[in-house]
Amino acid sequence: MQLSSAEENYLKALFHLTIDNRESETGTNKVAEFLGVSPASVNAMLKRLKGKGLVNYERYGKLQLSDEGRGLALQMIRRHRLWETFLYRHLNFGWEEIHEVAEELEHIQSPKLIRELEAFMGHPRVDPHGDAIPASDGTYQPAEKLTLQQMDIGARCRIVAVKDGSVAFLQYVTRLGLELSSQLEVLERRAFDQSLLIRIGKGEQVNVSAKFAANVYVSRLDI
Amino acid sequence: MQLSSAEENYLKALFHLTIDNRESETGTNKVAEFLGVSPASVNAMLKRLKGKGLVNYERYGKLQLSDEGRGLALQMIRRHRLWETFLYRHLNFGWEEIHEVAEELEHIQSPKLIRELEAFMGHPRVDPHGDAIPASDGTYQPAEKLTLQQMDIGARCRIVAVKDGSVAFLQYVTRLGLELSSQLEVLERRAFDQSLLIRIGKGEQVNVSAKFAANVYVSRLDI
DNA sequence: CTAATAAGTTAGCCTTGTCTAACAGACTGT
DNA sequence: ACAGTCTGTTAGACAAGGCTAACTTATTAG
Repeated sequence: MQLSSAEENYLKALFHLTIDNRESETGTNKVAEFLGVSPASVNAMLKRLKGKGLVNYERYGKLQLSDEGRGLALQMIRRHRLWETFLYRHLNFGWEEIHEVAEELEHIQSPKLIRELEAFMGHPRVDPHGDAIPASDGTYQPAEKLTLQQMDIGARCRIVAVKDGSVAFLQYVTRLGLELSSQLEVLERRAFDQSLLIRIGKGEQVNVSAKFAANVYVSRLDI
Repeated sequence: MQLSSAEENYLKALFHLTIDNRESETGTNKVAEFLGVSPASVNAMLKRLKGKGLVNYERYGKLQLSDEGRGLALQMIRRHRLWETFLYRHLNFGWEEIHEVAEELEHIQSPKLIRELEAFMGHPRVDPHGDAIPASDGTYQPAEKLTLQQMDIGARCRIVAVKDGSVAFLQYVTRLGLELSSQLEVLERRAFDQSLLIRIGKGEQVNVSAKFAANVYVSRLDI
């Protein structure tokens, strides 16, 4: 099945709004908002995707990916995350720069390209954000996103994202001397309020509240 | 200047049909044939490119790239050849597979991507076909394409292309036990007809006529 | 120098993917 | 239960990029 870039983007959006979000269906308006297009455009595209058998969809009714649509969406996500991994590991792209370029690269049509890219990197299982990379056979085991709060004492990890992306919170994070990709080690957990003592990199130690720690996504470094 | 993929392809085509071909101008029909589109489509696109100042063009008159158009075309060729080099060197793509995929990759919009890709590969100066890669500042020194006929006795080289791509000629090449990427060594040149004795790889020796040798492009292996 | 041919242009249509404005169903609260 | 709101759909327009058919200008052969 040969798809245009636009069609591929809609499939990806539908995947993220349903399966990835643990919901079984979504709606025209949500897709429109997600993609930054008008509901009318979504409606038009849904008709085309239904014609190709990639979505299950009835007028004024349910909207979800078909099995085939889900499979193709997974391929897109696979390509996206492999490219992100490549940009991050080999081309010195920063954590926040990889998404945009991968959005373009993922539309390149060449099964061999993706196969070889994956082999070149030694078959990575997660991308730099800590998200699982679907396998070529469509296997997809969403990696649980760990928060700093869930880490064991002694664990070393790296900040990969924050739940609450508000400016206030990001400023707070920065003032603690943290940033994305910062490496951390969990030193102690205080029993009375579940606050954590962590070490940043190889340097200073700071205290963070339980609420703070629950807001920070990390990936383990020692696995 | 933000260009669509289609616009970029036209600029590249114009470059190849003029500068790369040592001609100063070209025409609607030639561009149409080169790109596999109708002359009418070319005409429409030329108006757009003229509007953007990328071509010099008058109704029923001359057609050539403007300075700015030539610069952008060179950037496209730079991207194309860097991607080809990457696919060939690092992703196990064959000599004949790289072009098609690079046609897609070259349209990715990210200056950093190209800069880093070039650095990753150690600033290659020629692509796997032996063609020069334009520098980021627009410097472009077209590598002279050497034919087998021009090689000195004792030189080792690799077949990178053929001038006359006819089926008959390619079949002839194949029957001699040669293929693209074959490594050769020039052993003798017969004075009376300028025919060559060459060794293929580390194995057999064959005789080829002067006409044959003039039809085969090679790149030197010992520089 | 004219007639035939080649090259270039225009007009009008198609598809993809987008938009806005207006309309139609579905849902919710009192 | 029905009015108001939210969600979804249709109609009609537009830009990009392509096509064919018909027309116009250049070029070339006698």
